[in-house]
Amino acid sequence: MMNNKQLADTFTLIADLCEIKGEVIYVTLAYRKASESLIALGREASEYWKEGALREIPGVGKAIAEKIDELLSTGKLEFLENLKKEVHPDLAAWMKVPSLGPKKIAMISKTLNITALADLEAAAKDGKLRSLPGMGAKSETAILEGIASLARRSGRIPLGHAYPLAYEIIATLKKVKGVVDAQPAGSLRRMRSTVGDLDILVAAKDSSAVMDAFTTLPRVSRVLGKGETKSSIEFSDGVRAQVWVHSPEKFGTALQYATGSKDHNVALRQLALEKGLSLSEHSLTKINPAKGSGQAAKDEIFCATEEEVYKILGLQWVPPELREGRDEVALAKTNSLPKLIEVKDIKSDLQTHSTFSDGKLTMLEMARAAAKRGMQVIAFTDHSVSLGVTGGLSIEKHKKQAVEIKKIQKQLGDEILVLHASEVEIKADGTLDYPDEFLASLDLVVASLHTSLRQPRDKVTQRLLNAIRNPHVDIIGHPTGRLIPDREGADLDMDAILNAAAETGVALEINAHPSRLDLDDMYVRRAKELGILISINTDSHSEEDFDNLFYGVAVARRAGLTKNDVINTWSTDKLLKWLKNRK
DNA sequence: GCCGTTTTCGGCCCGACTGTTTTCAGTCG
Repeated sequence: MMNNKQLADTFTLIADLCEIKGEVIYVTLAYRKASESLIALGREASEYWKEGALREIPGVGKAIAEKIDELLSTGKLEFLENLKKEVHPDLAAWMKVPSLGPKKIAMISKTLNITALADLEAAAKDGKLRSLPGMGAKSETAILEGIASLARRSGRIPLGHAYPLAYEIIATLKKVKGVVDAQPAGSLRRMRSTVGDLDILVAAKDSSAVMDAFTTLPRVSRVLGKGETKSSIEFSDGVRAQVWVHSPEKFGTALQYATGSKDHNVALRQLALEKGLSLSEHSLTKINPAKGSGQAAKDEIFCATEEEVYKILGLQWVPPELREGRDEVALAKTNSLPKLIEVKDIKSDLQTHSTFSDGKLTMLEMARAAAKRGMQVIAFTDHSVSLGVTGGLSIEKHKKQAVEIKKIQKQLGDEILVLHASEVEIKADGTLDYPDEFLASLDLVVASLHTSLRQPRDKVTQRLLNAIRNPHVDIIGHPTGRLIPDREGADLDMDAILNAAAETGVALEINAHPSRLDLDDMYVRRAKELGILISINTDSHSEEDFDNLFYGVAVARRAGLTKNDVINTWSTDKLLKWLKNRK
């Protein structure tokens, strides 16, 4: 049975081949849209399929629904097999080469009669491309460099890498004379867990000094483009960044535009058109000016802030994390956007590690670090016995930990409340690492998967279901076990997981570590619909790790969560009462 | 190929930058 990723990859392939074939562009766009939609779906398409509801998926109409049906029923698609006879499927790989698009690919492949990427590289090296129509020596070099950069770049950049780097660049640009403001934009500002490149927007009257500073940043290996309003660079590690410079009075429309997403911007433009306005990164322009005035007076409205842009369109300002073109524009119209959770709402950290297992600091040091950051409760969830590499705790060692907690609680007084907890391993056979009687004695139990993540779907799902249904388990830690960017999560039946969590009242974690950010926001969104409680924890192993909290909060915000949806915002009394009632 | 409180047909964002050209096509976001 194909999963959403496999279906999405199939439609991306169709889109690439269609585009190279020269199909009407909107056909291509429709396949891409369907592919993106499948990736962002909080449920498996196969569940929709079983319900006969495929067309409820955004961007899936009659034709694509039939193709999904064929793929899920037979694992094959005749349409695609026929398409591959017209356009060689190897050409799809060429689409990933920067500077190469469908037109040039079709022309080069046809003229030289080659389809393998290696043959393209060889042709470029032999100087066979420069004489082709519309091509020159520079295009040939660009293709060679593009192929080389493909090897360097391994896909999207983790937010945990992109975010600090972007703010480093912003700090440099803010020092340039004449710069009024500099802000992140794009998927970085929307806080997606991975970003394609770094987008930065600068407000300044004159752009040349900014562009000079930007293209000469440390570790820049190539300048991909340098213009008056836009420049882009590639760093030596393959990460790309681009900067736009707009004058301060246009900063609002420019930041709105550069933040996206594409779908959100399309919705905004459509709304603008309904109001007789054309929205661009420069301004809101009145179209169809009053008849009778003789000449078409061009009325331009400039917005220095984003708030003005949304206000003119009759909308609430939409927090960037919600700008994915889902329901946010409709909600903003009626002033009913959720009041999103903020970092300052978080009062407890319910997954942390100390020197009792693999943490770097003692419990006392960790508790003080958490208290310093405004936490009122910290739970020590040191690893359980079977996770040997982390120094997982035997029950004997837990007894020592309990004594130690009593001792440090006296030292800490009411600075912070320390809970004796465990991150208990969900073992490969689906049992938990400690007997129920022991789990019952702990203040809080987080159950997590760390091993045998590649088991077949049924098996790994069943393991998680066992943990969810164990009455002593309070929170499921990093539910899918994914690691960004290296490891996909376990192949879980998320519908079954979410339904079981809704039934039993167990909380699901958003692990705030930027290499996890697990659950992903699309599942968190679905969890909220089902009334499932969420717990945002840092999984700290050191003092700096506590500062990752905002990444986890960002995931919650992207899912539209308010503080009421997250147990870490609760008062200590409420949290303790909830834990007690779960026993 | 999708989609619809102005539509079941006729739209679908559009501007910046580059390279190869002498006014524009292709790529990108």
